[in-house]
Amino acid sequence: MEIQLHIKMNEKLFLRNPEQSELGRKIIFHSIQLIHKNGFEDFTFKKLAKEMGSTEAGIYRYFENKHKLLIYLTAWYWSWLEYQLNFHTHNIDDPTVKLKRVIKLLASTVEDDVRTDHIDENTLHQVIITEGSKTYLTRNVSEDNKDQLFKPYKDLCAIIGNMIVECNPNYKYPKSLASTIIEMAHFQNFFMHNLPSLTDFGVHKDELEIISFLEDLVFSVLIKA
Amino acid sequence: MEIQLHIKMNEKLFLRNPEQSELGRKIIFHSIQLIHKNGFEDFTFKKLAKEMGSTEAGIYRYFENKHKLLIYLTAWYWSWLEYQLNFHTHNIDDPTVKLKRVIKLLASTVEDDVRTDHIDENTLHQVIITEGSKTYLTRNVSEDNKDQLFKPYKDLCAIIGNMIVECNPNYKYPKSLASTIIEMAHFQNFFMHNLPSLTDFGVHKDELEIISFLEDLVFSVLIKA
DNA sequence: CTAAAATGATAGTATTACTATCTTCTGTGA
DNA sequence: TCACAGAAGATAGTAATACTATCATTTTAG
Repeated sequence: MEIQLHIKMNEKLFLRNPEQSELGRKIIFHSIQLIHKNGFEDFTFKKLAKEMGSTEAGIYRYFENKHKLLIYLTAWYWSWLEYQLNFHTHNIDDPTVKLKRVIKLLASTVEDDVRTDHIDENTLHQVIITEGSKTYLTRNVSEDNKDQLFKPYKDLCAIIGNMIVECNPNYKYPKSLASTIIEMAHFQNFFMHNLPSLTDFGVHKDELEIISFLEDLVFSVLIKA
Repeated sequence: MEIQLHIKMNEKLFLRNPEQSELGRKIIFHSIQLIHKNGFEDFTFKKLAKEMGSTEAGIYRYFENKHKLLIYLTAWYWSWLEYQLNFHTHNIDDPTVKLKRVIKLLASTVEDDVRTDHIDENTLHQVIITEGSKTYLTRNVSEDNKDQLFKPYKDLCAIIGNMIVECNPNYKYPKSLASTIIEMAHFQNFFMHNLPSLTDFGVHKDELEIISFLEDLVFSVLIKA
């Protein structure tokens, strides 16, 4: 039995749907690899075309520009993560346990999802850690936000916020705590590997320590409130 | 009595010291304004030169490229903030009070420091909120880090980390908590203004609420530990 | 089998990110 | 006071980036 996982993406993210053609799927696959290899600043559609054995113009038929492509990848990632989250917290009633699963999911190395053959989730995860916040730290946030481009991120944040409320209805900042968990799961990972003195994880470089840090943070606040 | 404040910057940040000439100081002043106005992605040395009534080549004599200039501005900002922090926590013994001052300093709108006439600290603060993390979220982090370009940021983080240890020597993650406070003071501000559903501050858009959120977070963790 | 759609190949433009060179200005110290 | 060094201005040039346009060829869907 072969199961394919398909995530429906906001149409404003692309000019032509990359999931629906071989070329489109190659764009997704190779862009993840190239951005991971050389960083988003160095990444161009010309280099991507060369890597893929295709042409620059061909890529422009799918994506308006590289920033939209990055938002696409990020949106896909958060949607996929929401799916994973639903799966892993399914049938769990205790909100504390659910929240622990979420933290683990956010802060752990991802394993490749075999149901998506044009996306290497592990590499994508690493790309999102380094490049994810560049999607919204721009002059166009508001416009892009109006086009709902950040919906998957906001949805995930809302879900986590709701779990926090379930854990403790008296806590006053569930949404901010949720966005803090998400961002810090990534930033502490980036710091651990690249600027270790900004963390307490420089010695072992172990993701489990990030999970412990976040769990301690979240549950201290929620128990106290 | 006129007092000037001067911050000695790492020499690897520039080719010619911008603080030591009128042109250099104009570069600093106008780059802050331009980056604030149109964002770092849209910012070029050509546009900056036009804005200043100078030439592109002239700016290249001071800074290798716009990324180095951004790191310069960011490093200056963190150095200045460390100075402010020392000033505001001077003669205070209670580490809890000190930590509260730090949080307030990080999360509040800055007022212009009249002792630095070529830098508008309030605008610079807003620039750092949006563009600050782009200094290190690149392929060159490690190299730039070796050149000590992030020293002011790391120093500030270490100081805050030490205050955390003073508050509670048993807490296991002082450095990560410090970097979390710093980053979240900025991110929650950015979210509040641009993606308010990621925060609990969308209604009043009031920095005081961010301060309350961070204080609650920090002291819950530290009391419990 | 045919028409439409997708892709490939190629070319072209404005802007970006620089480097180089030559001239002019400006301040200092002999 | 003059000369000379260093800073700044003016101008030009190059390779790469970020696109757009056009036309031929291949694929595919009815």
